[in-house]
Amino acid sequence: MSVEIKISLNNGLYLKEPQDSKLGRNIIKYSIILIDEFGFETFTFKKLAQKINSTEASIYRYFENKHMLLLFLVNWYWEWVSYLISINTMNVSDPKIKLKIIIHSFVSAPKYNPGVGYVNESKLHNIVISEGVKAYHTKEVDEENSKGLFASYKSLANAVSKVISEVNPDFKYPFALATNLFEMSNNHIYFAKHLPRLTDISIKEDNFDEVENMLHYFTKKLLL
Amino acid sequence: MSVEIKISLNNGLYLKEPQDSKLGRNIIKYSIILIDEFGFETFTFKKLAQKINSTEASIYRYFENKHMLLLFLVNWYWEWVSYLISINTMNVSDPKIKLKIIIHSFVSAPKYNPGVGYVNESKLHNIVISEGVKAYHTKEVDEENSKGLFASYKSLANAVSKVISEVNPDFKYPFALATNLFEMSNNHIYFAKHLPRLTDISIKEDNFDEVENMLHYFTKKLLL
DNA sequence: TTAAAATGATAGTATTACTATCATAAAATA
DNA sequence: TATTTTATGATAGTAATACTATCATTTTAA
Repeated sequence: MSVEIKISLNNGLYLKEPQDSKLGRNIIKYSIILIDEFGFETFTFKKLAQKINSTEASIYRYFENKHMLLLFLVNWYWEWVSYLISINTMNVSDPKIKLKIIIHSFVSAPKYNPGVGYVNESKLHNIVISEGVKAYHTKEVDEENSKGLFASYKSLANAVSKVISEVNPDFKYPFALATNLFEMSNNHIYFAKHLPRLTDISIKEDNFDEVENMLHYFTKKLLL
Repeated sequence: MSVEIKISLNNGLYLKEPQDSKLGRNIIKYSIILIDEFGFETFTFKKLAQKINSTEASIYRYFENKHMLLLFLVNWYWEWVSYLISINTMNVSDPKIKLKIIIHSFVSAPKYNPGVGYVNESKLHNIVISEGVKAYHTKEVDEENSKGLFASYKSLANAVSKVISEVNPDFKYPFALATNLFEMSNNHIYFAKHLPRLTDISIKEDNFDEVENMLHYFTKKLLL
């Protein structure tokens, strides 16, 4: 018996809930695989349709366009990290340990597979690292924001900021630090892989320990 | 008598140096205006050609595609910030003051117009904030990096990291902090404008003082 | 003054990002 | 089980995008 986790997301992200049908789950599964392999720019609904033996028209019944699909995937990731944090900090009272768990979740979320068969968490993590920022760097950001399409990121930032304030109630920028920890963990994994002169850390064989250590070092200095 | 500054960039960024001809400078000038106004995704060479009474074909003689044009603009910005930092820290010996000047340059670079008529620095700053990350989040990043197309960012990061190490030689991540200060200043201006729940600061009438104060607060805690 | 280089004008192609319509298959319900 | 609703597939079509090619004209340099 397996417990199926279904992450529920703002319904403005899709036209039809993709997690409720085989085709929808295939769209999620293979879009992750294709975007990870070829990048978001060269990814098209036509290629995805071919991959899953469906048609463009069918995919358009689920997502308005590929940007919305990316936003869906990124939101899924944000929700999933939030979920991991909440279950892993549930019985922890020391906020410093909570923050350690949070940082570990930012960096190593893909290791904890919640058993959602149609999501390859490791590839999704790669997408968030490589393409994630494109989800909110658009001219439609204000309109989409007003529809709640970034609620998952905000609620994640909010949860983390609370822990930061628990560690040090006098720290003046808990939200900024929360988002910065998330962005830094993604950015510096990317830099280490592609633009190593922009960072101090290195990554060998998908071992992200150095990123984690760096974030601990930063938070310790900032919050003590 | 005006001193014309020409910022020289890696020649892999363009097919023909745009700063050396009227048409080239028009391409730079009006691409900045159009990308700022409509965003990078909806920006096309056709629209730009119409705007400057030229043709798509002519623009393609200068830039391989719109991605290269964006990369050119972002490199121009990186070089310009480096230039501002170098002249403004020239006679400063205290590294702490140097770092203050650096942070001020990251946040308020558009205020110091070096007199390049075809570049609206304020709009270019907006582009770097809103679209800049797209310049290096592509599948071609490794290939482009090997051609030196990110050299300006690396050299900026390198210069800043040196000052960081001067302030505190024991700080373990000078490069990461250097890039993070730059990314944070752009990110949090963007957040304050579009996703305010992701940050603590606010911006009224293009006054970026709060961003600057935040970065000072962070660096002080990190480097003391 | 002539040759070379830059730009303009025009046309054309493959791909992208959709939308529309109708047929068929699968699922829900009576 | 029959029927009706819903989901998907098949196909076609359109406007825009991202180019490339060719030739004419203008501008600049030798």
